[in-house]
Amino acid sequence: MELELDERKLKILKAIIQNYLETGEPVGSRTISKYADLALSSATIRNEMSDLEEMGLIMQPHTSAGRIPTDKGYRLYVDELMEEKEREKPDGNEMLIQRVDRVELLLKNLAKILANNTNYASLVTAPQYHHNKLKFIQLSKVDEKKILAVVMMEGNVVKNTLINTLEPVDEQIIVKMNLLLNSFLTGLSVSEMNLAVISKLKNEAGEYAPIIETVLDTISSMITEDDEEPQIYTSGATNIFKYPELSDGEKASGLISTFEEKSVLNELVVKSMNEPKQSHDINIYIGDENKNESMKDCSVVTANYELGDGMQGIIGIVGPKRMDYEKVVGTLRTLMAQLDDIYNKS
Amino acid sequence: MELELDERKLKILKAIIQNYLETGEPVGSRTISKYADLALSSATIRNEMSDLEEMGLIMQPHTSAGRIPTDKGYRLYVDELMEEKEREKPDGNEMLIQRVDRVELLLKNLAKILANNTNYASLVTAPQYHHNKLKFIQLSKVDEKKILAVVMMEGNVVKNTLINTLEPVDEQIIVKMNLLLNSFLTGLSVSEMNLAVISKLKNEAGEYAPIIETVLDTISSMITEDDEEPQIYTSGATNIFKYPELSDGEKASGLISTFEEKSVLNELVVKSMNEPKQSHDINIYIGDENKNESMKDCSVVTANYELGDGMQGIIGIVGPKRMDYEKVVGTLRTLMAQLDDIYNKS
DNA sequence: TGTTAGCACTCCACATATTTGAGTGCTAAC
DNA sequence: GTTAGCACTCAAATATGTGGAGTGCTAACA
Repeated sequence: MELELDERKLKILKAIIQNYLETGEPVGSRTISKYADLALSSATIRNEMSDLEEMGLIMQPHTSAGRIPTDKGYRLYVDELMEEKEREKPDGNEMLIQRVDRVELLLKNLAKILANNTNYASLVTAPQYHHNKLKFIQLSKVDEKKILAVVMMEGNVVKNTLINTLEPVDEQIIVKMNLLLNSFLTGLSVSEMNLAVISKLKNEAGEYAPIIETVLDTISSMITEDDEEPQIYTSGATNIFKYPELSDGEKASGLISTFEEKSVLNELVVKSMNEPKQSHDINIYIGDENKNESMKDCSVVTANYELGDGMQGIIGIVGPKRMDYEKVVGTLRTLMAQLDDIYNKS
Repeated sequence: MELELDERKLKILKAIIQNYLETGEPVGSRTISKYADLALSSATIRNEMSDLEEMGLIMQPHTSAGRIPTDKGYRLYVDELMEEKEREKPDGNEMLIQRVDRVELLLKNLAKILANNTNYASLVTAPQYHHNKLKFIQLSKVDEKKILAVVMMEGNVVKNTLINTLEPVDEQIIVKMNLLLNSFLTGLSVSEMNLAVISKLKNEAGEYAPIIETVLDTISSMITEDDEEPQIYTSGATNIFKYPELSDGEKASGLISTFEEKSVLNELVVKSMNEPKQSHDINIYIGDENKNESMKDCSVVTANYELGDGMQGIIGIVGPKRMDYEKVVGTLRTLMAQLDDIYNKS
């Protein structure tokens, strides 16, 4: 026998899920039968529920309890049933975020706003610089064998590293190298700094080529892999304590640890970067769809942000599966739109 | 009637506390009576315990339970009773830490080591720079009205800020300012950059004085108040879940929040800076002695570290009151000694 | 006078009934 | 196809009972 997902079943499923999102309690047939727009007795609802359960969309925590959505049920809901709350477009001083000179501050702020608005945990990855252009390099002599390299990228992201040279380097040479490096590399993205450019640069450098080499090595590693650990800004990790299904010992500990360990967080989120972008660049991962063990009871919602000049990264929130998806997606959309307004239109 | 703390009472108190530190269970009179070096019956111990309770050093969670130490009892213990485990002096490759060029990395690492070694949560404040000397300043032109200021202090701490100028600034002027700033300020500590120096500097600057002023303002605020939030490195916050008395919902949430909010942490720890230094610079705060609400059930142990050139800060651990004080103090001492070896002797 | 054995008492922790109520599945009637 | 009705299930809440660890007190002892 073939079970069909007719209109009525969908309506019932939606009602069950929405009710469960609100209350967090298993939903019984009587509750749904009171729903206005489908005037059915609880007995009928029970029959339908039984079907929905057989289809794997809902389940009972135990016999004689109401139903709660399964991961599959949630998936159907976010893909088909949920209606995004129409959001008023950003309007003058209603803007939540404002442009600041330093991108890091903006992103930190973004994480905080998101956590406060949603009451879930939020994370924002620092932008990937690969397509991003170099604004300038500045080498300065620290002492005999130490050079400080300061690199500024588009978006005013500043990074710096100490370079230890094998031989003492003269002040003069540093000035020359500064000129050289800047004239060759400024305006290039990291991927554009290929062998051709580099060998030309070395040629030009003449006897200082070895030093240039060291400098280039350092700079490239400085730009590509983010020195020690990936830069991720998080906020509101403790919000998870607001949801009983996540806040008991074991789980909470694992989740908070994950948030402490930026490298793990990074893995979690990087995959979303490579995935085909669906539904306006917002991705939702429900329960077991998350690779990370500590997230199996969570849902993760991510969005790709873009700051212009190829600077892009991921912003996301982590919360219980029983999450207000509509609100979260809405909030993310709003923030993305505002970022767009600030960085790409003006 | 006057209760005297005689030798025997002290011995019993010490036995109770040490037992409680190990087991985490209230300690009964029979347990102590089995203690080898004071051969007494449980009845006698009970009498003594009754006295110790009256003195406010121990208490019962409920009638007919064993005794646990009060804050006052812990205080007496750490002040008088506890014996620090003698530690082997750092010896070649037993060193836990090694010198690195960037102080930040060292401190981050320090926090991690401390958390892993003790199984408590650790925190390390970035050094206060007030007595620290400027190594050099480097201004670079970013675009018409933006200057990037990079400042390096002794210890190779690098900070940078964007300065927005009112008027476009010529490349020439920046070069001049660089020379000027460095010749006047290099080698000075922030406190030495007083009005005399500054007005002399402005004089010399002539028509560029307004720009210099902006630059100086920015630099001083960059050095003194640590831009956005105080720099504090934390590690192992999730260790608190290992201690049942801290890991239940309410408390754990509060503690983790405190660790997320660096500014609160800072307050907690700053007071230890100003306090008279007792017992080789290690301070212990037990339970209610902590000002911060979320720490009332914790003990905090802090030490002042010093990296030479007046760079100093605080390193500390946070754990349950039932903490292995001897080990913690020992570990801190060892680390301090190693830091000393690295930074102050060589 | 300090120490100890002995005993009654307290109270938590744990286990075991008992009750309650929300919710189900099934059947029979409409 | 829908619904009322009923027996059934099971978690959660509420009593009830028991065991044991630990105490305080008293009276005897060195």
